[in-house]
Amino acid sequence: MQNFLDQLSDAQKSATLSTDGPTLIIAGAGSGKTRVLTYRIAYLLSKGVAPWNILALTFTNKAAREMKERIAAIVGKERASRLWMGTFHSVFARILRVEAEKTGFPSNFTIYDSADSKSLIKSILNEMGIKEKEYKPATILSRISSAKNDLVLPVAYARDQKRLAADAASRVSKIYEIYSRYMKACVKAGAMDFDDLLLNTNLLFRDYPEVLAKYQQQFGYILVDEYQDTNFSQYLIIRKLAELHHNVCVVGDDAQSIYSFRGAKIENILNFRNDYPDYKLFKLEQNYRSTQTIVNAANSIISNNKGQIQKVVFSEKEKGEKIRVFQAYSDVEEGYLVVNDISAKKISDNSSYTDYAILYRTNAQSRIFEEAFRRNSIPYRIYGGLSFYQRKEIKDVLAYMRMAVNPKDGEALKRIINYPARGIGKTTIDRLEASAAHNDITIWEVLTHPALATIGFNSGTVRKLGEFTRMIREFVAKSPDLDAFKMTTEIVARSGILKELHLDSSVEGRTRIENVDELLNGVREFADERREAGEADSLAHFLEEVSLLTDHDSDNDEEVERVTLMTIHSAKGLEFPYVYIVGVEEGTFPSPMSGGSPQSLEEERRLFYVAVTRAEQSVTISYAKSRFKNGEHNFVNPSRFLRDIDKKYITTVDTGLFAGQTKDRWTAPKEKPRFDFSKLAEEPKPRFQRTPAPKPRVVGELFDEEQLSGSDRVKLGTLVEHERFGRGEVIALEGQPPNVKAHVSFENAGTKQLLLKFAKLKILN
DNA sequence: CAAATGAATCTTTTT
DNA sequence: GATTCATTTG
Repeated sequence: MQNFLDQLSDAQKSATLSTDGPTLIIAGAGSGKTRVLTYRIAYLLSKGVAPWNILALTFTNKAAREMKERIAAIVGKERASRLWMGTFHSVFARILRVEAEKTGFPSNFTIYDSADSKSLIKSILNEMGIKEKEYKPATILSRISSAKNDLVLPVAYARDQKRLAADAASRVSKIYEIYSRYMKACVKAGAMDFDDLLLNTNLLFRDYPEVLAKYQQQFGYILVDEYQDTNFSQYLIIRKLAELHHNVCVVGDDAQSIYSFRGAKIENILNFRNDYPDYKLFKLEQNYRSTQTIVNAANSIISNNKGQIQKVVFSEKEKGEKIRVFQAYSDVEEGYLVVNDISAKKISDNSSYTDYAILYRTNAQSRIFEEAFRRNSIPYRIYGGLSFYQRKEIKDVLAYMRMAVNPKDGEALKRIINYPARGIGKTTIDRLEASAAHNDITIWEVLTHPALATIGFNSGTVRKLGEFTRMIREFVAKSPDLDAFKMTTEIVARSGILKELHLDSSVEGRTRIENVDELLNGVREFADERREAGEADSLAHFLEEVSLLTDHDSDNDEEVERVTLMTIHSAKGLEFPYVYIVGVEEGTFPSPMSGGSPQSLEEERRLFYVAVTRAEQSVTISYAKSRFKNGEHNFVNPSRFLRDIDKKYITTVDTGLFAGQTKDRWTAPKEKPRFDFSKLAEEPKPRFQRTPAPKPRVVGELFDEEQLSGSDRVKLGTLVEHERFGRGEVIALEGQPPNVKAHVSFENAGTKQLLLKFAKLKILN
């Protein structure tokens, strides 16, 4: 048990063994920080520290679980399981449930995800008579979130000149009132959103010093991973908890701070020295993950940023191959280039699909790769985007479960009051909501109020509402006694969800049923495990566990070899032998939404740094010259970040399928056209100059999609000319007047065969 | 009241 | 393209 320390380098070892006092570990990418954290905890345990005296906070459930497993391997499962280890949100949700009576929330409070939050904001806007067009729920939510993360409560918000000025500037000056109503509504519904979990923990510690003291004493050792991504709210929780013992160890890398949109303050890590002047600093600078080329290239990228902690990340691995840069003509071609390259490389390097990851800036980019993989019959797995728990059918079932546990949960109620359809329409719901708002109670309280019938619903509606209420009441009554699985089965059957799902025999309907089955299996597993461990197995406990899970946490089918597709954000902390960074274009990466300020540009650059440093052996970067976005094709330029990489580490691969044939047919004007007032009336100059296309020629055939595979497939026409390759491109049909065009999608580049989505065939003009 | 169709709008990243 | 909103129709 002691010799686990032999597996560490000198730098790692000293960081691991220095357990007492404030410790800052600056850990470069791939420097084995998880390893240090793991061994540090194992070492503490081996010194006799009780596991429940150790608080270890991570950013994802997956990171927590993996670390727990590693520790369990060293010190045994039993002791590892008693560690307080998890995400900020899950750990403090747990504490808030225990201390519920002091918080003004029930211990079975619901956790609202951002969809719930947005929906609640919508009803508040409605109530206030504000149009959604003027106040976009997403914007409001992000402002409220930012206030909460800075611990600015509604009252303080109303006095906060900076925030008010910012709101006034974007013409949303009523935000503080929405914020205030939103908080009240959450209390009424017995629900907290993600930020509330942290905010209420802070309030709890502020208002109940004895509670704070209890946890201060308990957590003799505190460890925080990814410290550069903590926000003020999280920072303050840590500072308070660490006040007594001062044994706080934070690990992070300022170069990988990529969550400022979530309120993360890079200053937290930079200011650690001010909070704990007696701190010890350790730097882990050797990268054990990547080749020298990758590390050096990454360094050359990040050196373009100004504010950062000085450190020299280096690698002693082999030099490795250069970063390859692919240029594709279109986004679709990019998909094929990358997918073809992966399948070729898999054979030449005798590697597994699990060794490959495609990383992109936005989730929307995954689609094109998904299609390319499907058509090449290559297994893949997409993380993020619509996670399992965000699918409609799953959210529906979960809403019933939430109602069974906490019927005051207004968002859950609105979701299911008429699903499956039971004749309760919009008008009825609006009236219920109005009555609830008028009497300052929840919809559930309106429904269960004896005077319900007197509001003026007709007898049919009253009966329907009564049936619904009775059903939920039954669930509520049964839920504490039955285990989660029995309860869920009952809900699915009794609510009519099962029946509703089986009505739809389409492919999508089939998947929905499968998804619900999967959920049921999950609940069964949960209940079984809990029962075996002699722990609580009710629905309330299942929800508690599940409401903070993300897609990353449900990868149960590890046995299948798959290529991984995810955003760069979700790739943080992970590593892959072969990494493809795609869509490296202006307008995509850096994201235009980031506003272009120097700070946000630096953050985008750090994101690029994170992407490159995920790779062990090879990095491939690709960009397309045209991309389909927001319903239209656009010509785009390579990202400025490509110029940030020192040229000696990259090599441009001219591997375009149509190299020399279709490339560079569109060129931007050489000079910026000078603004000429005399030409105001004239047509604006085209932004791109077109080189005449080669003469029309047959490049493919069009088939009805349904019959594509059969021998009797119907030929619909011949594709004679394309303006560009890409999905939804506009083509001319042979034998038709030139203004008759059709949408097609690009099927198989190799044989130049094109698939026409017949259903989508539209004659333009 | 519900389903179906059509038009309009919007698009980062996530616990 | 995808989702949401508004209108029409049964």
